Amino acid sequence: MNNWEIAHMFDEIADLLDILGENPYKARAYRRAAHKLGNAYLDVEELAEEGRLQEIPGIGSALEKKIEEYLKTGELKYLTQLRKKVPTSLRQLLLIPGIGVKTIQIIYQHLGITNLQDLEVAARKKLLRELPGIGVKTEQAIMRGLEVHVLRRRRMLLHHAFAIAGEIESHIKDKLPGLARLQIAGSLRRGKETVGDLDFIAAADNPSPVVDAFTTAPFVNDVVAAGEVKATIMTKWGVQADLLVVKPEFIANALQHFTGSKEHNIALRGIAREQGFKISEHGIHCDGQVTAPATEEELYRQLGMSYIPPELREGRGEIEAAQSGVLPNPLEVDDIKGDLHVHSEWSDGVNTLEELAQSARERGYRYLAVTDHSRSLYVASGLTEERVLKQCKEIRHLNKGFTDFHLLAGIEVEILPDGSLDFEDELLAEMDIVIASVHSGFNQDRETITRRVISALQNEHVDIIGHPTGRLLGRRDPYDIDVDVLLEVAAETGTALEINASPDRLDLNDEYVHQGKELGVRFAVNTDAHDVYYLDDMRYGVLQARRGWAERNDIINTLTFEQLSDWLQRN
DNA sequence: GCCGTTTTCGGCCCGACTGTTTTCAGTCG
Repeated sequence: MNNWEIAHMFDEIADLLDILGENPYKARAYRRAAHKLGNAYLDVEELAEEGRLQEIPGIGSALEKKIEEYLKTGELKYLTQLRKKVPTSLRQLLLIPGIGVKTIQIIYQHLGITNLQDLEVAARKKLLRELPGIGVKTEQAIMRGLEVHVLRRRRMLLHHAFAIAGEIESHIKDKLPGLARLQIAGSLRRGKETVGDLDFIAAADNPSPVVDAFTTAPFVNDVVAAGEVKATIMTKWGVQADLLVVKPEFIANALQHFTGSKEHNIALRGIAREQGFKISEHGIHCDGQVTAPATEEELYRQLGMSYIPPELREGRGEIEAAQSGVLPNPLEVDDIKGDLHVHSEWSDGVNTLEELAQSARERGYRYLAVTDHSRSLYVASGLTEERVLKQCKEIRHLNKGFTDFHLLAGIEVEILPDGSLDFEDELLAEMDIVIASVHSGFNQDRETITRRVISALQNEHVDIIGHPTGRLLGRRDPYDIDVDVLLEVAAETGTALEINASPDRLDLNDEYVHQGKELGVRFAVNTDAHDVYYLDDMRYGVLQARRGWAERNDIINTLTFEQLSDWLQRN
């Protein structure tokens, strides 16, 4: 976990450099390095020991020295110095949409504002509009930005939550090799798109060593509460974690209880009461007798229903479905036969076509669609028509070398603000697969942007709509598209909608997937990977698909290559 | 601060949009 600590510090350095008005490229270098380190697929400590830190792109000699300094001393002098020059709390203001470093400099210099609370007070007092370069509209935009920010804060993205939970889990298991069971519960176990805090359930006859291991771990910043069987800590990652220790015979009940959701549990308790039971984390009570099912499967069976996977426990009708035995058989990671949305070095990805094919084959995939950006997306080095055709040719050539695997020549074509596509139909007809996506003009009104995406859906060459609502979790709201209409038209045209597996997106979200499935919409679970490491994000997409009750038959990339080819021809 | 090179400096994704201006700065993606 040194990766993240260093990544956090580099991010802080970058922000402070920006606020101080230093060379923006220097700040960008720190930010890039932080991003690279944050991806958890590297271990800085290991690389440092081997003297290979500079092999990480974005780490040069200066940053290598800083990483080594931190690993050795636990401190970064450079950051300490920066913190003396400018209040680090100013960084908070960067989180407000509409505020950048220049605005921060102005309000800091003129009003001495250093945090969100002071900013809000100043905005309410209408002091901001008096500052140079800021008018009434900007002041109002800042007010709105503050409201949005409050709603968003303090929830983790799934990959962060899994990584931190894994860290905590392995620490306790290392400390207590005899521990019968330790399991993640809560919203993380349900695969919710963002996670507030982490819940752990442990099974042990003697709870105190488990609680001790938890509360005295090196990552604990603060012990919020600690009793005989329960504890709450604040970690140094700024994430709260709860632990409950139960007797081994009650593990299934405890796990069920603390997995939630609240709505699911309330409904479940209602059912139990109707049947003369009372359920809690301490077993099933009936006529003064307490029974403890050994597994969750048995628990649900005792309540007269089939097992409900955690991802479905949201109080959205799963209990009724489980009682009448019509619960879906949710999609599994192993059902996925290929990824239909990845980028190569031809646009803004980092890998060659060969590397992509190799990585896909290592994951047991039967096919992989290379879908680089189209020409209008300059920022991502979108491909010109000539480049697209050249790439197609190269892909066709590579395919000759495979017997049990296929690269599909695809494109992620821009849906332009007027609803037209970035390439002519003649070119799109050449492609094996076409994803159409929105990457610009997010602020169009509901009618305009809905019409815009619908016209892409209706293009006969478009197979999939990429990240259909355009949201970035915690950073950007979805554009104002009418998803109900989108789902209806997708069902009509047979165009698939993407379930983008990137933990930043998870777009479409679970509820829309559920809604679409009812209408007969097909989906594609894709990673949108720009680097082969991110092909592993597939599991987050599968979680969301499961949460949307999607089964294998709802997902086009569970098809065999031959079936997929048929589907692409027909649609 | 990184990195590649017409190789030890000079560029670093570039254009749209908005608001505050009066010709441009700031923010965003």
